[in-house]
Amino acid sequence: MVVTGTSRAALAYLKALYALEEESPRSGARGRLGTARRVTTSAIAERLAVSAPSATNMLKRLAARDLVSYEPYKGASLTRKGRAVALEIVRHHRLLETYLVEALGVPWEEAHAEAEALESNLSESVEERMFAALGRPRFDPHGHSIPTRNGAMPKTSRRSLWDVSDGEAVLVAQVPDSHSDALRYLAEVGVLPGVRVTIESRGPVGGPLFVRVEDNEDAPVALSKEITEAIWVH
Amino acid sequence: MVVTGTSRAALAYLKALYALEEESPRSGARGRLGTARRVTTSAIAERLAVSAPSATNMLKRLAARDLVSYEPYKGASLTRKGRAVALEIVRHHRLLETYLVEALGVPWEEAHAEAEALESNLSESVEERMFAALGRPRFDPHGHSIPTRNGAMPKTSRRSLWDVSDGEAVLVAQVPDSHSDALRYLAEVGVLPGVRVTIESRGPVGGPLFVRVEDNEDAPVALSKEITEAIWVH
DNA sequence: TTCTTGATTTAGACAGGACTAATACTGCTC
DNA sequence: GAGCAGTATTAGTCCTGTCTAAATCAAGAA
Repeated sequence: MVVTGTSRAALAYLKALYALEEESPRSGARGRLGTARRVTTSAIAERLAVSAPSATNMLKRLAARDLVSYEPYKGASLTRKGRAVALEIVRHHRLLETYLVEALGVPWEEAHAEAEALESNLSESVEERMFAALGRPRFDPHGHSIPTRNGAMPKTSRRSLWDVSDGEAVLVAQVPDSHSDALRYLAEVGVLPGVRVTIESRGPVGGPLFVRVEDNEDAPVALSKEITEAIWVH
Repeated sequence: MVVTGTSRAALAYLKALYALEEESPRSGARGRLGTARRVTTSAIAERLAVSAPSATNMLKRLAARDLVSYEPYKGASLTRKGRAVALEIVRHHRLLETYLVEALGVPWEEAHAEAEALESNLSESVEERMFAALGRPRFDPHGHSIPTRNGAMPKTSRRSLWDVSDGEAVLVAQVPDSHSDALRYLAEVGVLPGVRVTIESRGPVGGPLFVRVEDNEDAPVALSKEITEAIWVH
């Protein structure tokens, strides 16, 4: 496995970097066409709940190992090698989440934290067995796609629920995996991957979205801007 | 969980200490009746493949946290608190081994290493789910008993196969969990927990034991002194 | 009782990671 | 182009854990 010899802490940085690169096109306009999007030191520090100097320090070390490309004051991005490692651990994480939920009945909203604890010590061999036991799943319980073992990451929709217009019906593709409170709520009101929802109306600027869930005759559910921005649909 | 706040490395020391205390009555004659058996620094160092100074260093720190009682030049032993932590991680380990073998089909001889990688990050909640999924097992695949969640460790037979006299038939209680080569061999010849075996004869002093396995018409299998000392029977 | 030897411990370093305080850079504003 | 605000980096510490080399202890041999 590519991951061997990389510490838990280093893996956390690579994973955070991967996630932030994935998210970045949402805020910055450009950054497509293969241009590696640079992630700022502070974004990483914040994501990992670590001080900025700690992040600088680790980025330099990861750069020395050719896992990230880092230029002082200009942020960092994953190298090809770093991306491979990150994808391996993302695969571990999502497969574990799926396994925990499907095979062991761990609640949806706890799966992320449990998987995070175990992911860095999962061997390829056990991973492969879980993968097989689950029937070679392509998505985790939150609808995120699971990278293949050779590091290919299926493309997914990037349209957020927030951007859907009133009256339009869409299919929920994925919801965030952390934020257990939000997840608990989503599970309660039935906003899950694969479910069809319709935007009923929206509150004043930045206000909540009122969403009708298919097969549910109750009143539409109110979802905040934050959460709907993190829900992707198609 | 008791374990929280204890690093992976520290847990390894506690586990090793626990194992060595369990083994010690075999070589030293006394040490029963609640007398805490002291384990030497070098025994721990050797077990963990670490230098003696490293062991001294860690023992002192564990002593400062009241997990072991340590007296310079006199060795160390687990305190009540340290034993509780050790038992928790032994439970994690054995439950994981069982789960990996039973639920995921991991080969017998690989289970130990895989479980070791995962044990220190297993939450109580996931552990409990595995325990339930397995039907609340009392023994791991190598026949070691699994401590209860509140830290009770069922007593087991301590008679080794090496000490059985010629012609006597005994039931294999447990085999070692590491040493994958030996385990592979034992699985091959059918010397597994729960199997009845008979000592057929033994080689010259310290030589191999020839053992007949029940329901097996083949020639008796030869087992070295080392391995038969580590197999417990009743 | 003294000596020798082998096990232990002390001393001193080092690598990984993280923190705070102080300094330097970047980019935007005027 | 100069000044400023905010972001990043350097400096200097600390804590874990590990190592090697050097000093020390404990116990059996003489």
